[in-house]
Amino acid sequence: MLDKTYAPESIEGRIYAEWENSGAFKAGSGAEPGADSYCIVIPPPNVTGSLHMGHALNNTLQDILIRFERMRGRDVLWQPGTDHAGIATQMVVERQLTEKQEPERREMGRDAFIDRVWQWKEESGGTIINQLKRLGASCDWSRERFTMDEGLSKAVLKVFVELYRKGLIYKDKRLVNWDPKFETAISDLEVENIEVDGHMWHFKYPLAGGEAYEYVEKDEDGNVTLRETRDYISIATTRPETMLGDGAVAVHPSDERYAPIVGKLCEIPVGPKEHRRLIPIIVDDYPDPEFGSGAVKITGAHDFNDYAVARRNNIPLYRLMDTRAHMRSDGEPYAEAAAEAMEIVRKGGTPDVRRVDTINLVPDEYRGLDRFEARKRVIADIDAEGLMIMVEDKRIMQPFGDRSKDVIEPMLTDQWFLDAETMAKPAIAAVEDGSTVFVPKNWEKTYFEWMRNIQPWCISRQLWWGHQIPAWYGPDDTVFVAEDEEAALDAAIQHYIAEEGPWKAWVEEKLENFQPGEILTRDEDVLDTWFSSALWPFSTLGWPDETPELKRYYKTDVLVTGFDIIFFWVARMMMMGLHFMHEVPFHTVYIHALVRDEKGQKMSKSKGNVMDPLDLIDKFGADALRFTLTAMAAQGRDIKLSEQRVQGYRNFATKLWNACRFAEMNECRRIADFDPLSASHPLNKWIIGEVASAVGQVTEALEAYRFNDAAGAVYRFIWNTYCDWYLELAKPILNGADGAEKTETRATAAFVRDEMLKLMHPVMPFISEELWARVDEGAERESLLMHTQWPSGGGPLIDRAEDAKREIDWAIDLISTIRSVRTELNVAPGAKVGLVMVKASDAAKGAIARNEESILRLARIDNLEFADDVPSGCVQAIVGAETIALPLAGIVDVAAEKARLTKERDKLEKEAGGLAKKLENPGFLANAPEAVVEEQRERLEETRERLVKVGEAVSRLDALR
RNA sequence: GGGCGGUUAGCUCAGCUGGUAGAGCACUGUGUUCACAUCGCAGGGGUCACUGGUUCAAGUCCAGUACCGCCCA
Repeated sequence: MLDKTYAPESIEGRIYAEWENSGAFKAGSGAEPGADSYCIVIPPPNVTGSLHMGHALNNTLQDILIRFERMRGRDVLWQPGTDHAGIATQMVVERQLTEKQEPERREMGRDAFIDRVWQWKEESGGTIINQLKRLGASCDWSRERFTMDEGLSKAVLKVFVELYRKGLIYKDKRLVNWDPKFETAISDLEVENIEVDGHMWHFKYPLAGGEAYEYVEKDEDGNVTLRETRDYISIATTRPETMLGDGAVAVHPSDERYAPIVGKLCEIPVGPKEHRRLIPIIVDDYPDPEFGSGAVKITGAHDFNDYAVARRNNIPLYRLMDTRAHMRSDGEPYAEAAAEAMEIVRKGGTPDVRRVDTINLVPDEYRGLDRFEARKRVIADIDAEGLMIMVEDKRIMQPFGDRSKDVIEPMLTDQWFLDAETMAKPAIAAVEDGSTVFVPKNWEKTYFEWMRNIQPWCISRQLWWGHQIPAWYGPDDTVFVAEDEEAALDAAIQHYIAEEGPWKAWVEEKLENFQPGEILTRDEDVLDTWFSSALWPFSTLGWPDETPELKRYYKTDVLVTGFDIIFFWVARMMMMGLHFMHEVPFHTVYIHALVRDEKGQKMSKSKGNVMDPLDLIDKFGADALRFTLTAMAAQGRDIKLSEQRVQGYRNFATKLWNACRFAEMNECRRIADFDPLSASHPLNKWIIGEVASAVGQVTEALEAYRFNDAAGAVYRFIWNTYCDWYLELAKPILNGADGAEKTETRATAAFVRDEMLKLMHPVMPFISEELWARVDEGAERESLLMHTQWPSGGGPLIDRAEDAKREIDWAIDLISTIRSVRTELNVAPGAKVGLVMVKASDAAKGAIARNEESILRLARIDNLEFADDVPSGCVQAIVGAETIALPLAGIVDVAAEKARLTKERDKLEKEAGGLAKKLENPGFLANAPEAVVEEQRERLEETRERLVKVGEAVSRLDALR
């Protein structure tokens, strides 16, 4: 016997263990012979991570699809795993070392440090996996993968080497986002641009040699508003410390104010007076004449916009900072560096990038300073010289590292890049031609937008934790890319020895008494974590080996993810999948909402508004959390989650539990070969038709990824149909004498209950599995619910129930109407009253005859009569086309009844008026489909009939007085 | 500045291909007759942001306005 309330905490762990131990999650488990495959690869969570609400939603939806398709007999694989999260993991372990006051990473050395990371991974890396299990995720854990696994690492090597050979990976010196805290490059996507309070400083850049010009400003109509003689150009900047690296000042070609001085030189107003650098004033389309002074300083090595301008105009790129974003202290003294820079300006042409990078233009007194300290000093020095025009307070967008929270510095460094533009082309085409579709479709725009403007992807990271780049450098820095050192060395030998060259002898000598590592040194950098994640849909299936799984499950079916990750996963998986597998990695990308707090704020630790899914699971059960997320997962909207909502669905679980308990108490046991088509009692025919139609709704909704509709259909059926009406209407039969009717009703109740549990299972797996096992005491189930065949529903059951539906719907209407009247007229809840059916139709008579006991019970009627007229002293109501009368004389408050009827009459009149008006409209009659016109006619007729009856009731009431 | 989305009951949200509005929670009244008070029954509550257009008919399509949010510069 089931307990009175459902206690999720007491069953979830046990049920999950049963599933797992029985191998129920394994690939292909429960599949029908010859079934098509269905595969989802989990978007790999960070190994350092713990389950947040976004994961809970993401994995609930995946689990629903997986369980649904598994029940439909498909050969299902949900491929789980984690990624190694380069920066995040390295950060965690480094912090640990500091806390334990152990030697830091560099002291410890690379190999020892990596050992420590692995140690950490073994100990704590399983956190999120265990949390996914608590959520109920039915992944094939026996196939769990990690991006640093041997197999996946092999895939990474192969991909890198192959793309390098095709020229799709290359090394270059380019401007990248530099994280000064972690001292590594990061990708655009790891940068958060945040608006902060800042300042805009306006400085004078004096013209070379004290030259002056007429500076004229005009208003929109061309009237002169300002005219003065200037010997400077006004430059505004939010980052004065970067002035030291300016290579030019740019103005828009159409800007008449500066036309007189274009081509001349101006002076950077900072640094020792005697070595002031002069830079050219150039024209470029980039400066916005409306913004600031209209003139922009160009610091190509520290700003992305400037970088583009500098490249277009051959402006040298002067790097000012070191890896920690301190002002450089290397190279020649400032006087010599400045002179060299001047020489470049004087000579013109394209300066050598590498040569320029060695020039340190930081004045001696600023060298080694932190960049923000340097800024203060620069401002103070310029101000002291009287060259500061003004400083304004301004909100500025500042880039921050999403992990380090440090201000990101655009920095000119040597990095490895992937030619994303080329790789993106097939990936764009695949979405254009529908090989992969987005659901909802509008996300395709975001995808296209990003893919069509894609930048080279910087794939190298200056970290230790990750896949070390398979590139080795020879004595002259020639690079050899190969899958291992041996192959690289072969290539190097070919290169240095097979052909005459300056290093031939040196290499030959080294080879004589060969010491590993003496000829080649390996690139120290590792690859971006996303590089390996991009291979996930095929590397987890065994690639580059030709495994059966790879053949069977690639391409996978659907990727489920949040929109914020379209760039990270979707785009990159598409590029790599198409390139190496020649087929898209998935045919559908389902983009779900972001989970926010109840006020609509993005959840974040700093705001303190984080809701922990595990807390909610502890409190209400995993099923309740899952149902909540599912019910709210409408396409195209964010989820604002409130705890009350979860509580509501916990109550729903209890409701289901108790319905099953009731069925159990009434010995509703399933009958082995019960044929739903054989049911004969209208109530049973009706509920069988209803559940069949619920099956249809849920199936259709899940097929269309309309998760909220599926949840809604399940909810409505279980609560509002099965519990509220079927069980209530069935009670007299179940409590009545034994017989064919009772037997059939018991069997039907059990049958429908089982169908419900199946429908419920993808969304609420724990409670449904538990009930499935326990509800039919003594009768062993053939299989776990999760492996039970999804119900087929189907038309015949619905068609067959047509008459029964009409009848039961009417009976429900009758009961509801009587209940309403009773309440409105303040009839005591416990009191029983009489019911008179006036001029009852045969259908009504039959309906009552077949459901009499139920109707009397639920409407609290003690005496039923049939009559040709409304007896005096009766309150009258209309149910469908039938008139009913309740002999309430003496009980009834006449005024209240009058009010009730008047209200109803007003409502009906309004409705009839609207319908009549519509039907009088010739346009409507001419243009509307016939079925619609007919429907409106019928409605009008019905409404008028009811109106007549209500009118009669009112006059009867008046006569009563 | 570019792109996307939102504005429907007190709150959180549904409403697919146009036919005069729904759910959950909250609220009001009421009820413990043997599944369930994590419950039952009944009820109140919305000029579907605004303006214009298309249409016989618009919450639903189109354009514009206002406000809000997100992404990218």
